[in-house]
Amino acid sequence: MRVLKVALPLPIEPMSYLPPHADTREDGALGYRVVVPWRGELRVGVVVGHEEGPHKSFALREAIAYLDEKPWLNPSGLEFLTRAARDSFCTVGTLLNDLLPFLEPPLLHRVRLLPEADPAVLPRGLEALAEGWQEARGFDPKLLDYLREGGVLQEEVAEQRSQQQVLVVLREPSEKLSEKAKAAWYALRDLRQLESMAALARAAGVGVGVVKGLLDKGYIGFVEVEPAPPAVVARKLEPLGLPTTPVRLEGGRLLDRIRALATLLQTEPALVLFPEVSLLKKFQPFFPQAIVLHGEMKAEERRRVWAQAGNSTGVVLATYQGLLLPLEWRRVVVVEEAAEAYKLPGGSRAFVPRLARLRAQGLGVSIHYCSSVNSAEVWHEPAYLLPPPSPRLHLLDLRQERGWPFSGAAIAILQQVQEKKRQAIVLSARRGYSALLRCKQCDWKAMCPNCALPLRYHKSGRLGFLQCHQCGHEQKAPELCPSCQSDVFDPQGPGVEWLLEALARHLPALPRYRYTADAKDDLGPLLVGEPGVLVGTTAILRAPVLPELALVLLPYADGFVLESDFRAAERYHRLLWQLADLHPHRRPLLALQTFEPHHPAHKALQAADPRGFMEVELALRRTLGYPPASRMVKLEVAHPKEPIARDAILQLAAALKPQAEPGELLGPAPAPVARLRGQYVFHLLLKSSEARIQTLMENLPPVRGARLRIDPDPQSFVGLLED
DNA sequence: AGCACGCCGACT
DNA sequence: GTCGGCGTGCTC
Repeated sequence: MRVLKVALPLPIEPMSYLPPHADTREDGALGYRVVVPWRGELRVGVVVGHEEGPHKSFALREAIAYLDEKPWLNPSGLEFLTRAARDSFCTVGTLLNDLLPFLEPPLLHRVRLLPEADPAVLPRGLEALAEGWQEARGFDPKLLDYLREGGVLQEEVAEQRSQQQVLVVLREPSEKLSEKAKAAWYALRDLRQLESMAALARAAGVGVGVVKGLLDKGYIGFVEVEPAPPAVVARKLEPLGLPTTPVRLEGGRLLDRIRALATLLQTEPALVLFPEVSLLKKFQPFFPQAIVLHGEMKAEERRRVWAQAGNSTGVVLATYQGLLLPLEWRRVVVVEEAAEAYKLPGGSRAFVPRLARLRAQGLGVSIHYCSSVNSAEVWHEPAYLLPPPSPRLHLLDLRQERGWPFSGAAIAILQQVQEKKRQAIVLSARRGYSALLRCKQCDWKAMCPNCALPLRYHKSGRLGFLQCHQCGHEQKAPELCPSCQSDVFDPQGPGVEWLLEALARHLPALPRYRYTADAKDDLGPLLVGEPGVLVGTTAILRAPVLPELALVLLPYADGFVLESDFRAAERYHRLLWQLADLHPHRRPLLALQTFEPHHPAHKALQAADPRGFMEVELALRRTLGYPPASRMVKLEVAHPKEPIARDAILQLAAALKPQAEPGELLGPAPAPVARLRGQYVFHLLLKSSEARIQTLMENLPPVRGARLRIDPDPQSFVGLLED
């Protein structure tokens, strides 16, 4: 007898089930979505394999029904899922849950007592099941499961689709109808369709009763329609000749890269992956025929796209959620493969470009990377380099300039922007007023009670409030220093609010706009070209283009370079190039206030060439044995009690130490943020060749007492830049 | 003894 | 992820 292995979107390995009672699938149902009983309720999973059985020591339960006519995952997708879970050191269920958050639809579920069963078996409350089919909702799920296990419950499940209902005319009006009824009928015919009876009554100027009459007599009626996807305004592209089919498409302006990509994709079915929806949308108009899948779409819409994608032979533009689509692509492309947004926030913590490489390998096809500046990981691949835009860089040395947070020189440049009626962007790494609030007398700092982090100061009202941007803790700012009773405070690390305040003081006539992830002003006037300054965090990278952009100013550029992170310089370097490419064809002045004017990233921009920076960076990584010269895995242990967390990490380190070769084990040490949301966090790093990492991870001892999280290929060691 | 809490394993 | 069992330790 065949037994199904069913992967559920839960952090567990696939479970065994007997096939559904009425199993008619010849293909063994591999890859199908299936509804199974799970802890008394129903869950939806995917058949990922079979085993011959049952040789289990326990009674297997029977799956209830398949959901689709076609497999949800194809063989290459299934194989990828298994391999990728192993590669990420997580269960298949964890990765399934992360990659397909829309897998489970709402279900229509009907139940009745098996006709030949004795109604006497029905427990109290379920007597109605003897009478015929009933909606399962409303019955106690535990009692239903009792009947299910007893084999006397008959069930029907189907995916619930909220198909849009519209009112249309169904048959010609009869002469006998009233004038008002006829008027309503013709009104509906002319309008083709309406969403409700009330809408037709309004449109025809009749009472709802008249419309109801037409409906009852069958002259008009509701029909279901597929909701239409939003229209995309297609844009034309000048083709661009590619000499070869390079792995990397790097440099140039965004439009150049899109042209190069379009050339690369001309004939082939391909998957193009994006780190975030805003970037996908910039590409979409140039690929109007493409299938699109991303998290801003409703779950139901994504399921519809999924079900219909099987017949496609074209381009798919997607975020990570498209990786498992059941298509046989001939190319996989990762756009901006170094973006931190590719790090999945869920249980797997997988890094999407790595998953994409596995997917391409499984399909036996080539992978490509298309970025303004490619990541260190792919730098050795053959590239097609588009001529980089020559950035106009202006460094303001904070060791010499006067004025804070705006130096006199910065104000002078902003003044020019104002006089020429142009637009400027001012970028900060912090969204509140300041990164911290310090007592000027005694050096006391406002700290978060749950995290080892200073509280961010937000200035609103008379005193303002303090907020932790990690755990959300909020409190009022103190009037007096709790330590020395002084009333003089010193905010440090200028945030968006502070910069806005300073601009109001220096250039009161220049209109100011705020743009952060949580506070977006209406940019209407700027978008039609009116002068002004847009102040915000890196969320601005996702904002619409400012047509008259003449200046991008970073009052404290060093604030974007996070310490204790070996990727900090690479990230900063990439940020600067992205800022230089904020406008599709202009070259705004990039002005940086910095204590480190000789930072290698600055040199690269001055030379209008990212290669020098990357070569130095790669040499450094090689010397230290850091990625891409090695693979890295972070093991993180957390517990509310510090000694327990410390003990757990020490045990883990002790178990790994004898197996590790010199240089493979870094730490253990307190995490850069040693306490987060009330948990003490310790970590250690494994860094070695692919094969050695696999060996070390296979022999990982269980961690007792504290929570262990595995971060494969960690991208950042501190909280990310805020936006 | 009675109960609250936190750890740990099971879930098919 | 979520639930329930069980042991620890605190309180009545």
